[in-house]
Amino acid sequence: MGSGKTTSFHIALMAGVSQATVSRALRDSPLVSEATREKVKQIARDLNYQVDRSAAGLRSGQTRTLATLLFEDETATDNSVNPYFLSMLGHITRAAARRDYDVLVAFQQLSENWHQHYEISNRADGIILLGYGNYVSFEDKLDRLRRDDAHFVVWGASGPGLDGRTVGCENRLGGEIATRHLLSLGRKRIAFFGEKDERCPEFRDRYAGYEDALAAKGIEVDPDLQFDARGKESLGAAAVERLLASGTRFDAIFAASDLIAIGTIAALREAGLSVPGDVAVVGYDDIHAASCITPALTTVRQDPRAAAGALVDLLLTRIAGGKGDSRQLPPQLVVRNSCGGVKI
Amino acid sequence: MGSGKTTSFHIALMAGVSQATVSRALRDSPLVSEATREKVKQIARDLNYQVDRSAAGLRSGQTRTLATLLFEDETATDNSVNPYFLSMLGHITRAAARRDYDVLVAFQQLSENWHQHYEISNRADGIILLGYGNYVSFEDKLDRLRRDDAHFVVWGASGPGLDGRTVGCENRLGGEIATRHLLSLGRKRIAFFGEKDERCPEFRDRYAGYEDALAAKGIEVDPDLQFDARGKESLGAAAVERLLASGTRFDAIFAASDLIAIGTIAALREAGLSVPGDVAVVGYDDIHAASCITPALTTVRQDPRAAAGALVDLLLTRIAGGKGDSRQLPPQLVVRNSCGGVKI
DNA sequence: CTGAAAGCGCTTACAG
DNA sequence: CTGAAAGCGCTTACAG
Repeated sequence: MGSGKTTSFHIALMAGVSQATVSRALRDSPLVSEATREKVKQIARDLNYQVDRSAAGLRSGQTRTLATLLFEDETATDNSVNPYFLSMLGHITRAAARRDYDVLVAFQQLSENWHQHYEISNRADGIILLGYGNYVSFEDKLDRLRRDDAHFVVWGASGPGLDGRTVGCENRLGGEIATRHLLSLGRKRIAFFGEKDERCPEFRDRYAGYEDALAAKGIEVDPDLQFDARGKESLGAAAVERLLASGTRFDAIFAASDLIAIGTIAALREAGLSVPGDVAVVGYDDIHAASCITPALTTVRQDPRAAAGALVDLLLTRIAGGKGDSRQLPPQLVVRNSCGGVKI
Repeated sequence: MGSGKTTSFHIALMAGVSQATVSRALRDSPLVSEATREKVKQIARDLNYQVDRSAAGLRSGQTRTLATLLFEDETATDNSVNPYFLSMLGHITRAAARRDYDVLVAFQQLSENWHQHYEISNRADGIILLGYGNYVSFEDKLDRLRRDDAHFVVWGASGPGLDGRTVGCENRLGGEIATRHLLSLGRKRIAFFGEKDERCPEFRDRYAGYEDALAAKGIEVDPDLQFDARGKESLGAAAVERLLASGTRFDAIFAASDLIAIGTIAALREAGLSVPGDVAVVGYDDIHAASCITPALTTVRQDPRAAAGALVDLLLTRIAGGKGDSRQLPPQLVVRNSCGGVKI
């Protein structure tokens, strides 16, 4: 093109039409005749032309970009993000790409001022929040996003003020399924590793499902069998130590996440206990590592592909001005070797 | 602001300066007096103003965005990406954020036409390629990027036409370190799991290091001990089967990646062999799962934080018009339990 | 150090 | 179905 980059004006000149028609043809506007459209597109291809997104974004006010924010615990020394969210990120980019959206990604800490970084600056049309399950800590930020009329959706339990903004798993049902599985294998003294208060609504719901399953069997819930743990291996291991030190009898552990379960199994074996011989362990999420460890982890799967698709769809609905409905995806038990009693 | 969004004109009006001065002040131009700058910034803060990136991008031709492309094997049924790249992605976003760049991410398949998607369309100022180690397959695409004068850098071994574009690990040294470790523990019949041809330059270099270490001990390389495997667990397991079926004697395995090593260990145990008792196993990468499995995997660490920082720096150098130098980061042996002979 | 003006490359009323 | 014109909100010569 001699000087400078190829623009829609160059295409227009070559096609013998106006620049506006080029713009319309390239976007498949029904206002353009089939013949014109084809001619324009062919020339664009030949010239290796691509619409300038900055220009299009400025004029239209749309970026066709979604921002995905992954929460990162600032206390974590190793900058580790739950692998489940990482895999979801992959599915989000694919779901977005199918709808012709790009994905901007950032790992954010609680202290940072992300709440206005994206939409106000016209970097993205909407935001997906991953790992922001603890609504109590994020209340201010979420409030701010709402006041700024930002388009955003959240992965996690539904919560106050989040109607039509959440996609999650039926955590209570998931907790019940996991516990029922352990009970069906004859385990009676099932410990729960995970916090169960408002700060972790997903864990709280899984605990409620745990209670449901026990109640259905007429087994009383023993509060001494619940041990706090957040989503890290080391905290699963720490919970094992506390459980062992407490002297409480147990023959199974329901870990509220796979990461906790993995740390739990390692600590149990370190303590000379066999899994599943002495203790059966079930996790939650079905991260990749779950199938790699020995014994392979029986867990409750939250399909990340479906989750990502639902999040993207819900966000696009909101961007389009719709209301959208929150969704709870069905959990699914994946039976492997960590609970015993099963031939594969 | 009554109608519409807040723009630099609103700020200018309130500050009693021209819009151009607002633009300069917000970008910390030295052309603006300290006093004016502070006044403008304060008003911008009060009004919750953010520069419109589309407008800035259109005028300046810079997006201050980097695209990270992760290669995804289309033969993979589970859309899985090597966790090592995922963790690197996190570090890339952090390194970019520190330099005030956003990161666009996409999981791309070989067949897709990504080579012109990003820069020509003004979506990003440069591209980071992750998982494109097999330069043979990507030659055409890389050629195309070069012809389009795209700014891009690659994680992997240096290769023809990639001077000043690669950041990688000293793979040969890493292979030597891993092998030397096994030798120092008395292992003599060390199998290598990984392809060793041009198509996998990183694995090839690790194999060369393996040969170096054996040669230094005066041990002849036995070609019967090399088994092809790509970066997936199942292929590590498949290599174990072939090794066992071959009847070749062995007491250790150097797996060219952690994923291969994890599949290898699982298959060995399935076959009734103990790790490290019967067979010592060493991996490569130090992914998160390496420390979670039993026995914990001894491996060669490639620091993802350093790698990400080097990739971003190199890319920004190129974007700024500089040449930049390719870099090889030092590998580091991480000793855990999968090779035995070590008290921790 | 500051301002008036041009212009980046599109999309979108508006008119036909 | 098509075109001429306006304008999105900035950054950047240019002039002072």
